[in-house]
Amino acid sequence: MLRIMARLERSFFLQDTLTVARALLGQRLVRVLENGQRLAGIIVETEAYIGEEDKACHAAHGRTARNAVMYGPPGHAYVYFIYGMHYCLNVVTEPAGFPAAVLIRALEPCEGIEWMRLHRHGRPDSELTNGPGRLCQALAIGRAFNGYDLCTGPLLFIEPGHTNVPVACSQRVGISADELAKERPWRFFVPDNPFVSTLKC
DNA sequence: TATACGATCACCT
DNA sequence: GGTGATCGTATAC
Repeated sequence: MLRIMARLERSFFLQDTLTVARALLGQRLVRVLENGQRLAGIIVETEAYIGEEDKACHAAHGRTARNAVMYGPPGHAYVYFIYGMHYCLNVVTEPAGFPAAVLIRALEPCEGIEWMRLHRHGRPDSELTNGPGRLCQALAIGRAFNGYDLCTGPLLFIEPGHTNVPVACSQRVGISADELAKERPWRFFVPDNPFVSTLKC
């Protein structure tokens, strides 16, 4: 008998972005390959990007074709291409019209690890998914998933996982332009988890 | 049309 | 710890 797995629904992503960024820690990100193979990992690191006032947010200069998904309804994937070679996966939050999203920065691999090794070309297991570009490569997430609905789509979604995981926060990684944006403690991670992208706090 | 740069990674010393 | 790769996007001309 076919078992329908539970997944996080739209009301979860509709919440305040900082709440979602914290609550995503411990949840299970699932990618189903076109051949039916499940790849999954526990989310251990996130960052919040909130509105046009946040100078580090892609919406800081208003709506464009690139960031339009962030202005749409919650629960959709915002996938962008960066540095000429990497993709990054975000989850859109808050009501449609307000641009905000949570960047998924690191996972602890738990299903389909052999496929992740293939996608990551034999990198050590400790480096399969500890970074936003790396996890997209490990899970074969590219621009085709920009705008994908995580609440209804069969290929990418988030299942309820652990609750009450320990949470630490710090400044966001890779922010250079704006001092105020740089200072905001909007990065969340599971302390002491070996799959967090960087030890920097 | 031209140019500068980025929510990164891998590889070097 | 330092740096080159590599290209879509935004912005300026």
